[in-house]
Amino acid sequence: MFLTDYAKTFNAAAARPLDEPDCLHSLFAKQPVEYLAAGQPLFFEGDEARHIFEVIEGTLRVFRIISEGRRVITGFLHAGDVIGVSLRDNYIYTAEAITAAKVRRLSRRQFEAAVINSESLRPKVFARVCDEMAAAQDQMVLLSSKSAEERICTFLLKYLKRAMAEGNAQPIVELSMSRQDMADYLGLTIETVSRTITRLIGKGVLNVLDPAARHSIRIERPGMLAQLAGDDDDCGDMRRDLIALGERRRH
Amino acid sequence: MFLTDYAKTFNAAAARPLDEPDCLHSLFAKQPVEYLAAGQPLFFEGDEARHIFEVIEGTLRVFRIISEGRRVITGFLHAGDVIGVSLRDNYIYTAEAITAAKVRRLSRRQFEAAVINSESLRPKVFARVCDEMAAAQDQMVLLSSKSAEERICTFLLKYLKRAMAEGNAQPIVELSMSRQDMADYLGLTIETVSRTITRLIGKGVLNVLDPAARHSIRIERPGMLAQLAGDDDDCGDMRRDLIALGERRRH
DNA sequence: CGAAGCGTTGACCATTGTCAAGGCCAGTGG
DNA sequence: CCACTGGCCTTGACAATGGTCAACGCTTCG
Repeated sequence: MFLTDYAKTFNAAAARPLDEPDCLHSLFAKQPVEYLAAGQPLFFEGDEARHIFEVIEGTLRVFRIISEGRRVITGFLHAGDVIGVSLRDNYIYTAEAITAAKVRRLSRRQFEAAVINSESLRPKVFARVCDEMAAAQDQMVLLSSKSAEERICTFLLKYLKRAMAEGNAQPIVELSMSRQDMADYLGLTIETVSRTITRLIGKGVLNVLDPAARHSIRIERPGMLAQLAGDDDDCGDMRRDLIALGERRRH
Repeated sequence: MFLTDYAKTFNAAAARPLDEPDCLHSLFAKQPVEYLAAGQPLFFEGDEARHIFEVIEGTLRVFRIISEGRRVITGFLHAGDVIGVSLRDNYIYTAEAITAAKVRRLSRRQFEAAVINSESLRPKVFARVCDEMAAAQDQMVLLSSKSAEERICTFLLKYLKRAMAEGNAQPIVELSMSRQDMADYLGLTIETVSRTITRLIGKGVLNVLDPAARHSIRIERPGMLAQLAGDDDDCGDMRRDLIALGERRRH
Protein backbone atom coordinates (compact mmCIF):
# COMPACT_ATOMS: atom_id res chain seq x y z
CA MET A 1 0.00 0.00 0.00
CA PHE A 2 1.25 3.52 0.55
CA LEU A 3 3.63 4.88 3.09
CA THR A 4 3.39 8.21 4.81
CA ASP A 5 6.47 10.30 5.07
CA TYR A 6 6.55 10.25 8.86
CA ALA A 7 9.58 8.01 8.73
CA LYS A 8 11.32 10.49 6.52
CA THR A 9 10.49 13.29 8.89
CA PHE A 10 11.91 11.36 11.80
CA ASN A 11 15.03 10.50 9.85
CA ALA A 12 15.50 14.11 8.90
CA ALA A 13 15.37 15.00 12.57
CA ALA A 14 18.03 12.38 13.27
CA ALA A 15 21.64 12.56 12.22
CA ARG A 16 21.35 10.68 8.93
CA PRO A 17 21.06 12.96 5.89
CA LEU A 18 18.35 12.20 3.37
CA ASP A 19 20.62 11.85 0.37
CA GLU A 20 22.85 9.21 1.86
CA PRO A 21 23.20 6.31 -0.56
CA ASP A 22 21.40 3.85 1.70
CA CYS A 23 18.35 6.05 2.08
CA LEU A 24 15.09 4.85 0.63
CA HIS A 25 14.78 8.18 -1.11
CA SER A 26 18.05 7.75 -2.98
CA LEU A 27 16.88 4.52 -4.55
CA PHE A 28 14.61 6.54 -6.80
CA ALA A 29 17.03 9.40 -7.36
CA LYS A 30 18.32 8.14 -10.69
CA GLN A 31 14.90 7.38 -12.14
CA PRO A 32 13.41 9.83 -14.61
CA VAL A 33 10.76 12.19 -13.26
CA GLU A 34 7.25 11.60 -14.57
CA TYR A 35 4.69 14.36 -14.70
CA LEU A 36 1.05 13.94 -13.84
CA ALA A 37 -1.63 16.49 -14.62
CA ALA A 38 -4.34 17.17 -12.03
CA GLY A 39 -6.86 14.36 -12.20
CA GLN A 40 -4.58 12.00 -14.05
CA PRO A 41 -4.39 8.45 -12.69
CA LEU A 42 -1.10 6.81 -11.78
CA PHE A 43 -2.57 3.31 -11.78
CA PHE A 44 -5.93 1.63 -11.40
CA GLU A 45 -7.33 -0.75 -8.85
CA GLY A 46 -6.87 -4.22 -10.30
CA ASP A 47 -3.80 -3.38 -12.38
CA GLU A 48 -0.86 -5.67 -11.99
CA ALA A 49 1.36 -4.09 -9.33
CA ARG A 50 4.54 -3.80 -11.33
CA HIS A 51 5.96 -0.58 -9.90
CA ILE A 52 6.67 1.27 -6.71
CA PHE A 53 6.40 5.04 -6.84
CA GLU A 54 7.89 7.91 -4.96
CA VAL A 55 6.03 11.19 -4.94
CA ILE A 56 8.38 14.10 -5.66
CA GLU A 57 5.86 16.90 -5.74
CA GLY A 58 2.11 17.40 -5.60
CA THR A 59 -0.70 15.47 -3.96
CA LEU A 60 -2.38 12.21 -4.98
CA ARG A 61 -5.47 10.48 -3.70
CA VAL A 62 -5.66 6.76 -3.17
CA PHE A 63 -9.16 5.32 -3.35
CA ARG A 64 -11.50 2.49 -4.11
CA ILE A 65 -14.81 2.75 -5.87
CA ILE A 66 -17.50 0.69 -4.25
CA SER A 67 -21.03 0.12 -5.44
CA GLU A 68 -23.13 2.82 -7.09
CA GLY A 69 -20.35 5.33 -7.39
CA ARG A 70 -19.51 5.49 -3.71
CA ARG A 71 -15.84 6.33 -3.39
CA VAL A 72 -13.66 5.70 -0.37
CA ILE A 73 -10.37 7.55 -0.21
CA THR A 74 -8.00 5.58 1.97
CA GLY A 75 -5.19 8.08 1.93
CA PHE A 76 -3.47 11.08 0.41
CA LEU A 77 0.09 11.04 -0.84
CA HIS A 78 2.49 13.94 -0.61
CA ALA A 79 6.09 14.70 -1.50
CA GLY A 80 8.34 12.02 -0.01
CA ASP A 81 5.67 9.36 0.26
CA VAL A 82 6.22 5.98 -1.33
CA ILE A 83 3.39 3.91 -2.68
CA GLY A 84 3.13 0.26 -3.59
CA VAL A 85 5.39 -1.47 -1.09
CA SER A 86 2.91 -3.55 0.84
CA LEU A 87 1.13 -5.03 -2.13
CA ARG A 88 0.92 -8.49 -3.56
CA ASP A 89 0.12 -9.08 -7.19
CA ASN A 90 -2.31 -6.30 -7.98
CA TYR A 91 -3.06 -2.80 -6.85
CA ILE A 92 -6.12 -2.88 -4.65
CA TYR A 93 -6.86 0.81 -5.12
CA THR A 94 -6.56 3.53 -7.68
CA ALA A 95 -4.02 6.34 -7.31
CA GLU A 96 -4.76 9.62 -9.01
CA ALA A 97 -3.16 13.06 -8.97
CA ILE A 98 -5.16 15.80 -7.27
CA THR A 99 -2.78 18.56 -8.23
CA ALA A 100 -0.14 18.51 -10.92
CA ALA A 101 2.43 16.08 -9.57
CA LYS A 102 5.85 14.59 -10.18
CA VAL A 103 6.72 11.00 -9.39
CA ARG A 104 9.54 8.54 -9.97
CA ARG A 105 9.02 4.83 -10.39
CA LEU A 106 10.99 1.68 -9.73
CA SER A 107 10.00 -1.82 -10.75
CA ARG A 108 9.14 -4.08 -7.86
CA ARG A 109 11.90 -6.37 -9.02
CA GLN A 110 14.51 -3.63 -8.73
CA PHE A 111 13.10 -2.36 -5.48
CA GLU A 112 13.03 -5.74 -3.82
CA ALA A 113 16.50 -6.63 -4.99
CA ALA A 114 17.88 -3.38 -3.59
CA VAL A 115 16.10 -3.82 -0.28
CA ILE A 116 17.11 -7.44 0.21
CA ASN A 117 20.75 -6.62 -0.46
CA SER A 118 20.95 -3.61 1.74
CA GLU A 119 21.42 -4.08 5.44
CA SER A 120 20.47 -0.46 6.07
CA LEU A 121 17.53 -0.22 3.70
CA ARG A 122 15.60 -3.14 5.11
CA PRO A 123 14.78 -1.57 8.47
CA LYS A 124 13.78 1.63 6.71
CA VAL A 125 11.29 -0.16 4.51
CA PHE A 126 10.06 -2.09 7.50
CA ALA A 127 9.61 1.12 9.49
CA ARG A 128 7.56 2.59 6.66
CA VAL A 129 5.30 -0.42 6.49
CA CYS A 130 4.79 -0.18 10.24
CA ASP A 131 3.95 3.50 10.03
CA GLU A 132 1.53 2.71 7.28
CA MET A 133 -0.20 0.08 9.42
CA ALA A 134 -0.29 2.48 12.35
CA ALA A 135 -1.89 5.11 10.13
CA ALA A 136 -4.47 2.59 8.96
CA GLN A 137 -5.26 1.78 12.59
CA ASP A 138 -5.68 5.44 13.42
CA GLN A 139 -7.99 5.86 10.48
CA MET A 140 -10.05 2.88 11.65
CA VAL A 141 -10.37 4.49 15.08
CA LEU A 142 -11.40 7.75 13.47
CA LEU A 143 -13.98 6.14 11.23
CA SER A 144 -15.46 3.84 13.81
CA SER A 145 -15.92 6.18 16.71
CA LYS A 146 -15.41 9.81 15.96
CA SER A 147 -18.03 12.47 15.30
CA ALA A 148 -17.94 14.68 12.24
CA GLU A 149 -16.30 17.48 14.19
CA GLU A 150 -13.67 15.18 15.65
CA ARG A 151 -12.91 13.81 12.19
CA ILE A 152 -12.44 17.22 10.64
CA CYS A 153 -10.30 18.40 13.56
CA THR A 154 -8.18 15.26 13.48
CA PHE A 155 -7.66 15.73 9.78
CA LEU A 156 -6.71 19.40 10.06
CA LEU A 157 -4.50 18.69 13.05
CA LYS A 158 -2.54 16.14 11.04
CA TYR A 159 -1.85 18.72 8.35
CA LEU A 160 -1.10 21.39 10.91
CA LYS A 161 1.50 19.14 12.52
CA ARG A 162 3.00 18.46 9.14
CA ALA A 163 3.21 22.17 8.43
CA MET A 164 4.83 22.82 11.81
CA ALA A 165 7.30 19.97 11.29
CA GLU A 166 8.26 21.54 7.99
CA GLY A 167 9.15 24.67 9.87
CA ASN A 168 6.25 26.88 8.86
CA ALA A 169 5.97 29.73 11.30
CA GLN A 170 2.33 30.43 10.47
CA PRO A 171 -0.31 27.98 11.64
CA ILE A 172 -1.75 27.75 8.17
CA VAL A 173 -2.91 24.55 6.51
CA GLU A 174 -2.82 24.38 2.75
CA LEU A 175 -5.26 21.70 1.68
CA SER A 176 -4.71 20.56 -1.84
CA MET A 177 -7.83 18.42 -1.95
CA SER A 178 -11.44 19.40 -2.51
CA ARG A 179 -14.20 19.19 0.08
CA GLN A 180 -15.44 16.11 -1.73
CA ASP A 181 -12.05 14.45 -1.29
CA MET A 182 -12.07 15.28 2.40
CA ALA A 183 -15.58 13.88 2.72
CA ASP A 184 -14.66 10.63 0.99
CA TYR A 185 -11.60 10.31 3.19
CA LEU A 186 -13.39 11.05 6.45
CA GLY A 187 -16.48 8.99 5.75
CA LEU A 188 -18.76 12.03 5.61
CA THR A 189 -20.72 13.92 2.97
CA ILE A 190 -19.50 17.11 1.43
CA GLU A 191 -22.32 19.01 3.13
CA THR A 192 -21.32 17.80 6.57
CA VAL A 193 -17.70 18.75 5.92
CA SER A 194 -18.77 22.19 4.83
CA ARG A 195 -21.13 22.73 7.75
CA THR A 196 -18.61 21.47 10.29
CA ILE A 197 -15.93 23.83 9.01
CA THR A 198 -18.40 26.69 9.17
CA ARG A 199 -19.20 25.79 12.76
CA LEU A 200 -15.50 25.63 13.64
CA ILE A 201 -15.06 29.11 12.20
CA GLY A 202 -17.98 30.21 14.35
CA LYS A 203 -16.21 28.83 17.41
CA GLY A 204 -13.10 30.79 16.54
CA VAL A 205 -11.01 27.67 16.04
CA LEU A 206 -10.03 28.46 12.49
CA ASN A 207 -10.60 30.75 9.54
CA VAL A 208 -10.69 30.47 5.80
CA LEU A 209 -8.07 32.93 4.59
CA ASP A 210 -9.79 34.16 1.50
CA PRO A 211 -13.27 33.30 0.25
CA ALA A 212 -11.66 32.67 -3.10
CA ALA A 213 -9.05 30.31 -1.66
CA ARG A 214 -11.07 28.07 0.61
CA HIS A 215 -8.28 25.53 0.67
CA SER A 216 -6.06 27.76 2.80
CA ILE A 217 -7.09 27.48 6.42
CA ARG A 218 -5.57 29.38 9.29
CA ILE A 219 -5.77 27.62 12.63
CA GLU A 220 -6.58 30.33 15.13
CA ARG A 221 -6.56 28.07 18.17
CA PRO A 222 -4.39 24.98 17.67
CA GLY A 223 -4.91 23.88 21.27
CA MET A 224 -8.66 23.91 20.90
CA LEU A 225 -8.35 22.07 17.60
CA ALA A 226 -6.40 19.33 19.36
CA GLN A 227 -9.02 19.20 22.09
CA LEU A 228 -11.82 18.85 19.59
CA ALA A 229 -9.93 16.16 17.69
CA GLY A 230 -10.60 13.95 20.69
CA ASP A 231 -7.31 12.13 20.47
CA ASP A 232 -6.30 12.77 24.06
CA ASP A 233 -3.18 14.21 22.53
CA ASP A 234 -3.31 17.00 25.06
CA CYS A 235 -1.91 14.61 27.58
CA GLY A 236 0.70 13.21 25.27
CA ASP A 237 2.67 10.18 26.28
CA MET A 238 1.05 9.85 29.67
CA ARG A 239 -1.96 8.39 27.92
CA ARG A 240 -0.38 5.08 27.00
CA ASP A 241 0.90 4.54 30.53
CA LEU A 242 -2.50 5.26 31.98
CA ILE A 243 -4.20 2.86 29.64
CA ALA A 244 -1.60 0.22 30.39
CA LEU A 245 -2.69 0.53 33.99
CA GLY A 246 -6.26 -0.09 32.97
CA GLU A 247 -7.37 3.45 33.61
CA ARG A 248 -9.56 5.78 31.59
CA ARG A 249 -9.37 9.50 31.11
CA ARG A 250 -10.65 12.70 29.49
CA HIS A 251 -13.90 14.49 30.44
CA MET B 1 0.09 -5.56 13.93
CA PHE B 2 -1.76 -8.78 13.45
CA LEU B 3 -1.98 -11.13 10.55
CA THR B 4 -5.02 -13.02 9.42
CA ASP B 5 -4.67 -16.64 8.56
CA TYR B 6 -5.71 -16.21 4.96
CA ALA B 7 -2.18 -16.88 3.85
CA LYS B 8 -2.17 -20.09 5.78
CA THR B 9 -5.39 -21.17 4.15
CA PHE B 10 -3.95 -20.51 0.74
CA ASN B 11 -0.81 -22.41 1.57
CA ALA B 12 -2.81 -25.34 2.81
CA ALA B 13 -4.58 -25.41 -0.52
CA ALA B 14 -1.25 -25.42 -2.33
CA ALA B 15 1.23 -28.26 -2.39
CA ARG B 16 3.41 -27.19 0.52
CA PRO B 17 2.54 -28.93 3.79
CA LEU B 18 2.09 -26.75 6.86
CA ASP B 19 4.70 -28.45 8.97
CA GLU B 20 7.55 -28.03 6.57
CA PRO B 21 10.54 -26.45 8.34
CA ASP B 22 10.39 -23.25 6.30
CA CYS B 23 6.79 -22.56 7.21
CA LEU B 24 6.06 -19.57 9.40
CA HIS B 25 4.00 -21.85 11.57
CA SER B 26 6.94 -24.14 12.28
CA LEU B 27 9.00 -21.30 13.70
CA PHE B 28 6.81 -21.38 16.77
CA ALA B 29 6.46 -25.14 16.95
CA LYS B 30 9.17 -25.63 19.53
CA GLN B 31 8.04 -22.86 21.83
CA PRO B 32 6.10 -23.81 24.95
CA VAL B 33 2.34 -23.34 24.80
CA GLU B 34 0.96 -20.61 27.03
CA TYR B 35 -2.59 -20.69 28.31
CA LEU B 36 -4.85 -17.68 28.56
CA ALA B 37 -8.12 -17.63 30.46
CA ALA B 38 -11.10 -15.81 28.94
CA GLY B 39 -10.62 -12.10 29.49
CA GLN B 40 -6.93 -12.38 30.20
CA PRO B 41 -4.69 -9.88 28.41
CA LEU B 42 -1.74 -10.98 26.31
CA PHE B 43 -0.15 -7.52 26.28
CA PHE B 44 -1.18 -3.92 26.73
CA GLU B 45 -1.14 -0.96 24.44
CA GLY B 46 2.06 0.90 25.18
CA ASP B 47 4.03 -2.13 26.33
CA GLU B 48 7.38 -2.62 24.76
CA ALA B 49 6.85 -4.93 21.77
CA ARG B 50 9.23 -7.69 22.73
CA HIS B 51 7.40 -10.71 21.37
CA ILE B 52 5.56 -12.06 18.40
CA PHE B 53 2.73 -14.46 19.12
CA GLU B 54 1.06 -17.25 17.28
CA VAL B 55 -2.48 -18.17 18.26
CA ILE B 56 -2.87 -21.94 18.62
CA GLU B 57 -6.41 -22.08 19.84
CA GLY B 58 -9.18 -19.72 20.92
CA THR B 59 -10.06 -16.16 19.97
CA LEU B 60 -8.47 -12.87 21.01
CA ARG B 61 -9.58 -9.30 20.52
CA VAL B 62 -7.20 -6.53 19.58
CA PHE B 63 -8.31 -3.07 20.63
CA ARG B 64 -7.54 0.44 21.68
CA ILE B 65 -9.27 2.41 24.38
CA ILE B 66 -9.97 5.96 23.39
CA SER B 67 -11.43 8.71 25.49
CA GLU B 68 -14.19 8.15 28.05
CA GLY B 69 -14.15 4.40 27.84
CA ARG B 70 -14.85 4.17 24.13
CA ARG B 71 -13.24 1.00 22.83
CA VAL B 72 -12.33 0.28 19.24
CA ILE B 73 -11.64 -3.31 18.32
CA THR B 74 -9.40 -3.37 15.28
CA GLY B 75 -9.42 -7.11 14.82
CA PHE B 76 -10.01 -10.59 16.12
CA LEU B 77 -7.36 -13.28 16.19
CA HIS B 78 -8.00 -16.98 15.63
CA ALA B 79 -6.00 -20.16 15.48
CA GLY B 80 -3.15 -19.74 13.02
CA ASP B 81 -3.00 -15.96 13.22
CA VAL B 82 0.26 -14.25 14.10
CA ILE B 83 0.37 -10.99 15.97
CA GLY B 84 3.09 -8.42 16.41
CA VAL B 85 4.97 -8.53 13.13
CA SER B 86 4.32 -5.06 11.78
CA LEU B 87 5.17 -3.16 14.93
CA ARG B 88 7.96 -0.84 15.87
CA ASP B 89 8.98 -0.34 19.47
CA ASN B 90 5.70 -0.61 21.33
CA TYR B 91 2.39 -2.33 20.96
CA ILE B 92 -0.15 0.22 19.82
CA TYR B 93 -3.09 -1.84 20.98
CA THR B 94 -4.08 -4.29 23.68
CA ALA B 95 -4.61 -7.97 22.93
CA GLU B 96 -6.90 -9.93 25.19
CA ALA B 97 -8.35 -13.43 25.13
CA ILE B 98 -12.10 -13.63 24.49
CA THR B 99 -12.28 -17.38 25.05
CA ALA B 100 -9.76 -19.58 26.78
CA ALA B 101 -6.82 -19.59 24.40
CA LYS B 102 -3.42 -21.07 23.72
CA VAL B 103 -0.54 -19.12 22.23
CA ARG B 104 3.15 -19.53 21.58
CA ARG B 105 5.62 -16.68 21.66
CA LEU B 106 8.91 -15.83 19.99
CA SER B 107 11.10 -12.86 20.78
CA ARG B 108 11.26 -10.30 17.99
CA ARG B 109 14.99 -10.86 17.95
CA GLN B 110 14.60 -14.56 17.26
CA PHE B 111 11.80 -14.00 14.78
CA GLU B 112 13.66 -11.42 12.77
CA ALA B 113 16.85 -13.44 12.71
CA ALA B 114 14.96 -16.46 11.41
CA VAL B 115 13.14 -14.46 8.77
CA ILE B 116 16.21 -12.64 7.50
CA ASN B 117 18.14 -15.88 7.14
CA SER B 118 15.43 -17.81 5.41
CA GLU B 119 14.92 -17.32 1.71
CA SER B 120 11.56 -19.03 1.91
CA LEU B 121 10.27 -17.40 5.07
CA ARG B 122 10.69 -13.82 3.94
CA PRO B 123 8.02 -13.85 1.23
CA LYS B 124 5.65 -15.59 3.63
CA VAL B 125 6.03 -12.88 6.22
CA PHE B 126 5.73 -10.27 3.53
CA ALA B 127 2.54 -11.87 2.22
CA ARG B 128 1.05 -11.82 5.71
CA VAL B 129 1.83 -8.16 6.17
CA CYS B 130 0.21 -7.45 2.81
CA ASP B 131 -2.89 -9.39 3.77
CA GLU B 132 -3.02 -7.48 6.99
CA MET B 133 -2.87 -4.17 5.14
CA ALA B 134 -5.54 -5.33 2.73
CA ALA B 135 -7.75 -6.31 5.66
CA ALA B 136 -7.22 -2.89 7.22
CA GLN B 137 -8.25 -1.28 3.92
CA ASP B 138 -11.38 -3.39 3.75
CA GLN B 139 -12.23 -2.40 7.28
CA MET B 140 -11.76 1.25 6.41
CA VAL B 141 -14.16 0.84 3.50
CA LEU B 142 -16.64 -0.88 5.76
CA LEU B 143 -16.43 1.77 8.44
CA SER B 144 -16.50 4.77 6.16
CA SER B 145 -19.36 3.88 3.90
CA LYS B 146 -21.41 0.89 4.93
CA SER B 147 -24.75 0.85 6.72
CA ALA B 148 -25.32 -1.14 9.89
CA GLU B 149 -26.89 -3.98 7.92
CA GLU B 150 -24.05 -4.07 5.41
CA ARG B 151 -21.52 -4.15 8.23
CA ILE B 152 -23.20 -7.02 10.03
CA CYS B 153 -23.60 -8.97 6.81
CA THR B 154 -20.00 -8.35 5.78
CA PHE B 155 -18.87 -9.54 9.19
CA LEU B 156 -20.97 -12.69 9.13
CA LEU B 157 -19.99 -13.39 5.54
CA LYS B 158 -16.33 -13.32 6.48
CA TYR B 159 -16.91 -15.93 9.16
CA LEU B 160 -19.14 -17.95 6.88
CA LYS B 161 -16.40 -18.05 4.26
CA ARG B 162 -13.93 -19.11 6.90
CA ALA B 163 -16.23 -21.91 8.01
CA MET B 164 -16.71 -23.05 4.41
CA ALA B 165 -12.96 -22.94 3.76
CA GLU B 166 -12.48 -25.16 6.80
CA GLY B 167 -14.76 -27.67 5.18
CA ASN B 168 -17.85 -27.23 7.33
CA ALA B 169 -20.81 -28.67 5.50
CA GLN B 170 -23.34 -26.68 7.49
CA PRO B 171 -23.60 -22.93 6.85
CA ILE B 172 -23.25 -22.22 10.54
CA VAL B 173 -21.19 -19.42 12.01
CA GLU B 174 -19.85 -19.85 15.52
CA LEU B 175 -19.12 -16.42 16.90
CA SER B 176 -16.87 -16.52 19.91
CA MET B 177 -17.26 -12.83 20.66
CA SER B 178 -20.07 -10.99 22.40
CA ARG B 179 -22.45 -8.53 20.78
CA GLN B 180 -20.48 -5.77 22.46
CA ASP B 181 -17.30 -6.99 20.80
CA MET B 182 -19.02 -7.06 17.43
CA ALA B 183 -20.34 -3.55 18.01
CA ASP B 184 -16.90 -2.20 18.92
CA TYR B 185 -15.42 -3.87 15.86
CA LEU B 186 -18.07 -2.66 13.44
CA GLY B 187 -18.33 0.87 14.76
CA LEU B 188 -21.90 0.39 15.98
CA THR B 189 -23.67 0.17 19.31
CA ILE B 190 -24.71 -3.10 20.85
CA GLU B 191 -28.37 -2.16 20.36
CA THR B 192 -27.92 -1.58 16.66
CA VAL B 193 -26.13 -4.91 16.30
CA SER B 194 -28.93 -6.65 18.12
CA ARG B 195 -31.71 -4.95 16.17
CA THR B 196 -29.99 -5.56 12.85
CA ILE B 197 -29.61 -9.26 13.56
CA THR B 198 -33.25 -9.43 14.58
CA ARG B 199 -34.20 -7.75 11.31
CA LEU B 200 -32.05 -10.19 9.33
CA ILE B 201 -33.82 -13.08 11.03
CA GLY B 202 -37.10 -11.46 10.05
CA LYS B 203 -35.95 -11.37 6.43
CA GLY B 204 -35.13 -15.07 6.58
CA VAL B 205 -31.43 -14.49 5.96
CA LEU B 206 -30.29 -16.20 9.12
CA ASN B 207 -31.37 -17.74 12.37
CA VAL B 208 -30.06 -18.00 15.88
CA LEU B 209 -29.81 -21.71 16.54
CA ASP B 210 -30.81 -21.73 20.17
CA PRO B 211 -31.97 -18.82 22.29
CA ALA B 212 -29.48 -20.00 24.87
CA ALA B 213 -26.62 -20.08 22.36
CA ARG B 214 -26.99 -16.79 20.54
CA HIS B 215 -23.44 -17.02 19.27
CA SER B 216 -24.31 -19.85 16.91
CA ILE B 217 -25.88 -18.43 13.79
CA ARG B 218 -27.18 -20.43 10.88
CA ILE B 219 -27.06 -18.64 7.56
CA GLU B 220 -30.29 -19.60 5.81
CA ARG B 221 -29.59 -17.66 2.63
CA PRO B 222 -25.88 -17.17 2.01
CA GLY B 223 -26.55 -15.56 -1.36
CA MET B 224 -28.79 -12.95 0.13
CA LEU B 225 -26.26 -12.36 2.89
CA ALA B 226 -23.62 -11.63 0.27
CA GLN B 227 -26.01 -9.29 -1.52
CA LEU B 228 -26.75 -7.39 1.65
CA ALA B 229 -23.05 -7.15 2.47
CA GLY B 230 -22.81 -4.76 -0.46
CA ASP B 231 -19.37 -5.92 -1.50
CA ASP B 232 -20.27 -6.58 -5.11
CA ASP B 233 -18.99 -10.04 -4.43
CA ASP B 234 -21.85 -11.42 -6.47
CA CYS B 235 -19.93 -10.49 -9.56
CA GLY B 236 -16.60 -11.70 -8.29
CA ASP B 237 -13.50 -10.99 -10.29
CA MET B 238 -15.25 -9.09 -13.03
CA ARG B 239 -15.51 -6.19 -10.65
CA ARG B 240 -11.85 -5.23 -10.73
CA ASP B 241 -11.76 -5.29 -14.50
CA LEU B 242 -14.82 -3.10 -14.76
CA ILE B 243 -13.41 -0.58 -12.36
CA ALA B 244 -10.12 -0.57 -14.22
CA LEU B 245 -12.12 0.52 -17.22
CA GLY B 246 -13.58 3.35 -15.20
CA GLU B 247 -17.02 1.85 -15.06
CA ARG B 248 -19.51 1.54 -12.20
CA ARG B 249 -21.86 -1.24 -11.37
CA ARG B 250 -24.40 -2.87 -9.02
CA HIS B 251 -28.14 -2.17 -8.85
C1' DC C 1 -22.92 37.57 -20.15
C1' DG C 2 -23.88 32.69 -19.45
C1' DA C 3 -22.50 28.21 -17.92
C1' DA C 4 -20.01 25.11 -15.11
C1' DG C 5 -17.63 23.84 -10.95
C1' DC C 6 -17.26 24.14 -6.26
C1' DG C 7 -18.75 25.33 -1.84
C1' DT C 8 -22.27 26.86 1.40
C1' DT C 9 -26.69 26.92 3.51
C1' DG C 10 -31.43 25.51 4.64
C1' DA C 11 -35.26 22.28 5.34
C1' DC C 12 -36.37 17.88 6.07
C1' DC C 13 -35.69 13.05 6.99
C1' DA C 14 -33.57 8.55 8.24
C1' DT C 15 -30.41 5.92 10.38
C1' DT C 16 -28.28 5.22 14.34
C1' DG C 17 -27.29 6.41 19.18
C1' DT C 18 -29.17 7.00 23.93
C1' DC C 19 -31.76 5.77 27.75
C1' DA C 20 -34.61 2.68 30.01
C1' DA C 21 -36.92 -1.57 30.82
C1' DG C 22 -37.40 -6.34 30.60
C1' DG C 23 -36.35 -11.36 29.32
C1' DC C 24 -33.48 -15.29 29.66
C1' DC C 25 -29.97 -18.06 31.47
C1' DA C 26 -26.30 -19.38 34.78
C1' DG C 27 -24.42 -19.36 39.06
C1' DT C 28 -24.87 -18.79 44.03
C1' DG C 29 -26.63 -18.99 48.48
C1' DG C 30 -30.37 -19.78 51.43
C1' DC D 1 -35.06 -26.85 45.25
C1' DC D 2 -35.97 -22.16 44.78
C1' DA D 3 -35.13 -17.25 44.96
C1' DC D 4 -31.88 -13.79 43.94
C1' DT D 5 -28.37 -11.61 41.36
C1' DG D 6 -25.66 -10.44 37.43
C1' DG D 7 -24.40 -10.81 32.69
C1' DC D 8 -25.89 -10.65 28.19
C1' DC D 9 -29.12 -9.72 24.88
C1' DT D 10 -33.36 -7.73 23.09
C1' DT D 11 -36.86 -4.34 22.57
C1' DG D 12 -39.13 0.16 22.77
C1' DA D 13 -39.42 5.21 22.88
C1' DC D 14 -37.11 9.12 21.88
C1' DA D 15 -33.30 12.23 20.45
C1' DA D 16 -29.66 13.65 17.58
C1' DT D 17 -26.23 13.35 14.32
C1' DG D 18 -25.49 13.25 9.85
C1' DG D 19 -27.48 12.28 5.09
C1' DT D 20 -30.51 13.88 1.22
C1' DC D 21 -32.42 17.14 -1.70
C1' DA D 22 -32.63 21.62 -3.28
C1' DA D 23 -31.33 26.31 -3.88
C1' DC D 24 -28.05 29.80 -4.11
C1' DG D 25 -23.51 32.39 -4.11
C1' DC D 26 -19.01 32.91 -5.79
C1' DT D 27 -15.39 32.34 -9.06
C1' DT D 28 -13.56 31.05 -13.44
C1' DC D 29 -13.64 30.47 -18.12
C1' DG D 30 -15.27 30.78 -22.64
